[in-house]
Amino acid sequence: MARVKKQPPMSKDSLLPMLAGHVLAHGLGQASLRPLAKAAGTSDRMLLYHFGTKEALIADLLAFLAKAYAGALDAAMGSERAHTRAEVIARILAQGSAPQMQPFMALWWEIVAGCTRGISGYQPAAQAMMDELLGWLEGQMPADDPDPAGGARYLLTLIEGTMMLGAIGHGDTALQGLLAGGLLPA
Amino acid sequence: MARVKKQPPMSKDSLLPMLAGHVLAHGLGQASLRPLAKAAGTSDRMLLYHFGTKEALIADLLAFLAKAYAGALDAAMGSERAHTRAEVIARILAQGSAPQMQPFMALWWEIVAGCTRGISGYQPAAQAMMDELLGWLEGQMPADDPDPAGGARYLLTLIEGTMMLGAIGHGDTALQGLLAGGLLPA
DNA sequence: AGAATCATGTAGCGAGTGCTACATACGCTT
DNA sequence: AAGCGTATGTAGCACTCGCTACATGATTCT
Repeated sequence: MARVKKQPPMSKDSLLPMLAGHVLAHGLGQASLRPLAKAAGTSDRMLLYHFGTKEALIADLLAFLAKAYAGALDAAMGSERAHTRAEVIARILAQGSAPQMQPFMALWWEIVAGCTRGISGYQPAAQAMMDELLGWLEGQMPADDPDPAGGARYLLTLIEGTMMLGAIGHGDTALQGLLAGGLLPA
Repeated sequence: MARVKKQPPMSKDSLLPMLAGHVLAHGLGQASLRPLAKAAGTSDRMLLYHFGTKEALIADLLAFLAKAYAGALDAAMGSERAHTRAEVIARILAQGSAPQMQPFMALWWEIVAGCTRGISGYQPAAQAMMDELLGWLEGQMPADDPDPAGGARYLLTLIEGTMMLGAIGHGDTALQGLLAGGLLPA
């Protein structure tokens, strides 16, 4: 008779990638146990068995996503430095508006919203992602930049403002602002 | 005998302020009909009677909040112009981080997140609020500014980036960036 | 072999969700 | 007075939510 296929026991580590995929596709707010379980090929019962609580699951998931984001940044990171601050901005905006980053951006704003509501686990994840991005930015600053650390923070602020304005359909406004600030080629 | 107090019939206009109060206090994501109704002194039944659908209620509510935000801006708007761009930023950051604006900021990021998820009614409200803020900024630009329109957009981008970084607990990073950009007094 | 632990399935609970059906007051027009 | 449209109360439906109780294979330890 046909033996039942013996699958290796699932674990947090094996579940998190699939959970992350579902959350990236469908959003954090609508993530409830049963759909998450279905996406991971299990039951809500098992998710709670492994993570203990939905809250803990989300916290673990956000931490995982932060690491995944860091990995994505590493992969997209060009090794050679830019020559001007405008070039740095152009690179990161191009990367941030790439189609494959879109789900990540959609998730990002939900994380920010969660931070302001004080939901546990959101702020550490958000800070980790921002630290990663800031680190990348510092590495990308032109070699002759007079103030790489401060400049990276300045650019980060502009970039995040641009992203937000883009998210609400005010992208043009941000680009005009960058232009007026001398950070885009006319 | 005691006559029953005859209250005037409720309407969208009389309900929206109370609904807005509840949403500002408790967030948009957790806003379900029964708590909303309780906050407005009615029943879920009546909310649906007046708004037709929860989705329509939220859309109306966001439009109302956009108008309320415009009113708050008008009220907080100093009539005299600033003298430098740094002064403009300082003013708006001071106003944006005031305690009474905090619930509004928390709501704001939920709205942004809703925009990226394409939920109907969010984007128009967000754009209306941003238009309002941009208009205020333009009016605040120094009289001798070489490019008030572009400058206002530049400052808006920086301000929103600063707000976002502040929301996730990276406020210092943004301030260092503004400093490096010459937009804060050293 | 027997016992204990791990991993998983089935079933359900109590609460909350948006929404609806039905009944019924009230005020207005005729 | 009769009828009618507006406004409101009560009750409920079908569903989803996070979570739990209970049972049972599978694995590992003694």
